Amino acid sequence: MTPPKAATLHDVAREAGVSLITASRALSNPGVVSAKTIAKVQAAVDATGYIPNLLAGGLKSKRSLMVAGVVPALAVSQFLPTVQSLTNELSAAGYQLLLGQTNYDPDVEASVLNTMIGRQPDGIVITGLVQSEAARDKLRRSRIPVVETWDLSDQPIDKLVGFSHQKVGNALGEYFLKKGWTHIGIASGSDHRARMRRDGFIAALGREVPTAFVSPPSNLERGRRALADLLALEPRLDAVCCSSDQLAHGVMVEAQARGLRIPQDLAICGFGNADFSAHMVPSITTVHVDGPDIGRLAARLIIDQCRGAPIAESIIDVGFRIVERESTAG
Amino acid sequence: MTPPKAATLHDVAREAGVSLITASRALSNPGVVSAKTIAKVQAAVDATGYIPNLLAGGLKSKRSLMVAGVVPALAVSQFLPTVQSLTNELSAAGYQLLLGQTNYDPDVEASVLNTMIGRQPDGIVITGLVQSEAARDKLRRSRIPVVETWDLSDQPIDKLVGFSHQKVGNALGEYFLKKGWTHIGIASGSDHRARMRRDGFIAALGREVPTAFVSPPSNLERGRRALADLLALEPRLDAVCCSSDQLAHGVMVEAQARGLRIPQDLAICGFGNADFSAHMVPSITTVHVDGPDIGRLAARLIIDQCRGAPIAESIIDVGFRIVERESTAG
DNA sequence: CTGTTAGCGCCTTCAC
DNA sequence: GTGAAGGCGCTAACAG
Repeated sequence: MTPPKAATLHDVAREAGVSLITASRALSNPGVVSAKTIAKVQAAVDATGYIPNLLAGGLKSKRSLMVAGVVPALAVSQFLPTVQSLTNELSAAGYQLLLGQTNYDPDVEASVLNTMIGRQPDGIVITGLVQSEAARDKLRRSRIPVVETWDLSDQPIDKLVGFSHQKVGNALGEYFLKKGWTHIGIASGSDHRARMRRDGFIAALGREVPTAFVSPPSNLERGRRALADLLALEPRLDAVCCSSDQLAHGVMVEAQARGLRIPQDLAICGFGNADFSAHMVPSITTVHVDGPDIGRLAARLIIDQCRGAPIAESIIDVGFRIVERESTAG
Repeated sequence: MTPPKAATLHDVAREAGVSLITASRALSNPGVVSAKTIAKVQAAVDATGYIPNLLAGGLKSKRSLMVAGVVPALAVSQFLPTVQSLTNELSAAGYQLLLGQTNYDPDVEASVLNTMIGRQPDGIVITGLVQSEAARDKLRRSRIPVVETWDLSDQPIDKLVGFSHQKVGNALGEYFLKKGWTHIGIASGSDHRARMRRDGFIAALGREVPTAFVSPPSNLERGRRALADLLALEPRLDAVCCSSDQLAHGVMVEAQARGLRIPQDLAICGFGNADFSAHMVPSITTVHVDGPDIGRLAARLIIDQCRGAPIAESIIDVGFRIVERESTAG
């Protein structure tokens, strides 16, 4: 009963008694075909179980209806809302997401991007700025719309949706200064963006700060360990700035396990405004960034360009804001 | 300086002074080409910045080197390790992952699968069992290898890597019985798999259990709310079985906020063995499932089939195990 | 509104 | 070991 081969547009056209191109138009450009013909073609599609071969269509039309998305690692929960909204936004416009992971390795990143380009996506969305000059050059020469995200630069490859990690660090540093804590520590991821925030923080404070660096993934366990390390460096520690809410959570658990009161004995601040942070006891002060919006804007930039719509601005700073909660209150 | 058009294999062949097909073979089947020719072609590739068009290759060769992955929602952290290892495993074998989200909607699922089939992936990996019979039929007729995951069935569409949620529920029910708790509650996601676990749990207990259903996403906030609801139903509550560690975390926070001691006043059990669960205070009892392994096995099933390797078994039960920790100890 | 023609860029099949 | 045709399935471009 199952047909030996999948139906092609050719079969549909024959079944409907029209030419190949008419069948094609009935499906992908119904405006220019008579209603009666469309009905015939539609009936033939149902009868044959036809599913269009998007590979072939893409080859000819130069529109693959795919967008490549590249993240360091999917498990970096920070980027998840961005990828999720990116996928949904693309999907609504008929695009599919091709996913790549770099595992924070520049060589892997270059090779992933290379393969991605070969698939002729209609756009490429990258988390962070592409580091290697060779890869940047290849991307530019590919003429594929590129959106770098979650960071800021005056010289993106093409377009950019992000914010300044330096400024986040500055803002946090000033906040910590204002609070008057005297023995501050940092629990920081080892990736480029976390280091940028740390640099900004230190610049605002105007002095070095004891730091526990954490290799990815930043999670609760490593947060606990980071606080242990910081307390070994500085027993009088009274505030910790963490590069993610997951780390902050770990610092909080470790602090409570040691009988420290939060924020009286130890103030804690995170980054990313994870879904749990507002609902912990005590709730966690953090930096809010609109992840879903980054994904949405990146999708729009690409879709608009593909449709020939004018692009208002190609560098979008979505900003950020410090959300003060109980873990640093008072 | 930038070339007006991307280089094609044609350009490479001309540059290298060989025929088109020789250039093609030098790149994709070097075994049958002389070393000298390969070197010439390689030089031409570097000179032109050639990147193979995988769309065109896939059209002719019937191997797109893409695998489709379908999840309910990316933010369901349960599946993340699976998707991450799936992506890495595929990537190592030269495959790319095409991502789709169903948002737990059967209609969206059907339409996403349809589009996926149209892209001619070499395999499709789906989280959960495909519900709609129409979609199952289309998948079968597409002749694309399909792997359903994170569930069990004797009649998968094609292949399957998962475990029995019914049995997880049974095992948890028996564990709760053995512990002798008398006023048990359930905080459960509303999705199909969470309901299956709940059914198994109730079957093992042999009586109905007060339940707070939680619509997706299951997170800390909804866990807190779930405990509040359960306590309203049953003030003498002494144990809660949760359908995820995120919910369990929320139940724990809410319990502690109400001055309940864990596990003395309230025992808590989760599901999924999230990365934080082992390191909380108290640590959270949970059910461990090897998510990365599911992704790895699914990738292997597809890659092996594509390479014509014999498939040992097409239904793999990866099992599970209850991990007892402090939140139910004593 | 519909049809004919000519490829998209590459790989399979066959020859040499 | 290398090369010359032909076509994968579809859609732009131009006719009618």
